Amino acid sequence: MTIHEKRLQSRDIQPTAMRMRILLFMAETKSVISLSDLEEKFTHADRTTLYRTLKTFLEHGLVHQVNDASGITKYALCSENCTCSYPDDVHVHFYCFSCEQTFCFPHLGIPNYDLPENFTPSNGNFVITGSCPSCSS
Amino acid sequence: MTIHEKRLQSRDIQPTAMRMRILLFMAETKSVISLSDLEEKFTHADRTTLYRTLKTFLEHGLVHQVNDASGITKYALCSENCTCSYPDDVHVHFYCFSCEQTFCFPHLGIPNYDLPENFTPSNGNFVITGSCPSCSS
DNA sequence: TGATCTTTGCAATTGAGTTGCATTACAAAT
DNA sequence: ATTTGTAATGCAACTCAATTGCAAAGATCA
Ligand SMILES: [Mn+2]
Ligand SMILES: [Mn+2]
Ligand SMILES: [Zn+2]
Ligand SMILES: [Zn+2]
Repeated sequence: MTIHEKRLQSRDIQPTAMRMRILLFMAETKSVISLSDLEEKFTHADRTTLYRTLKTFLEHGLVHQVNDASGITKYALCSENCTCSYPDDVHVHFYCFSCEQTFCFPHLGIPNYDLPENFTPSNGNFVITGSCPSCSS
Repeated sequence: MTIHEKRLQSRDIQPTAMRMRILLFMAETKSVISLSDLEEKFTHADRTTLYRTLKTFLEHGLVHQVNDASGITKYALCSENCTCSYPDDVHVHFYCFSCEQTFCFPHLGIPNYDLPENFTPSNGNFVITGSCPSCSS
């Protein structure tokens, strides 16, 4: 059993061939990807399958979702011990408006905000927009 | 000249009747609204006009944009002296996944993050997701 | 094998966002 | 006041990411 197979099973995800390939791709590229990115990579697979794979990964806490200023939903692999809990497992992301790439900044956590009365937080989406190293020339 | 008329002119926005009405509505409701919200309120006006009004307001710094987990673009009036600069004029927003309302938390600023080399920030979108007072029962 | 459940593929739909273009309103110039 | 130019508005059509229904294929177990 491979490490990726174990990783799926530890999140209660049936390790099908398709899911293994997608997990492998995300682990290799180490980047924040969109459904379209998967479509470009897996030209043989159907869009719906890729879509539902991401959805399954998300629901089982294998990936976290990023809503950046592009309006396109993106996903990144969670760290091994991540439970996607707020605020500890939430971190900052960076969206480059030039190349439209999104980056994970796992070392940049978020403050433990003191919210107004009776607001109960459960998750966070913290995105800084700007120019990435490649585009800052 | 009304205070709202002055507010538009101070941002170099021609104060048309439509724009005045929309600004007035946003000032009255004091909430974060979407294009659809405007459509519901201004049933006589065309969707495109409302869309372009929000776009104009945004481009002239009269409103700021919020990208919450709903995937629907929302807008809120900026404070009088806001220049939408990062990080000083950026604040946290709260999205209730139950009623799908979004709230401004102007008193909750964002940290001055130490970004990795050559990442140049220009804006931020910080959203906490959870349950609002009305929905926390 | 046969029954059942899950996964995948295909097709169609939704809905927010956006654009082109014609029309109207407004404002400056004559 | 009339002309003329520019900006704003309205209408229609389009784009595209996201989503759903349903059928086909694959896996699991009795
Ligand atoms: Mn991340
Ligand atoms: Mn706000
Ligand atoms: Zn870039
Ligand atoms: Zn609520």
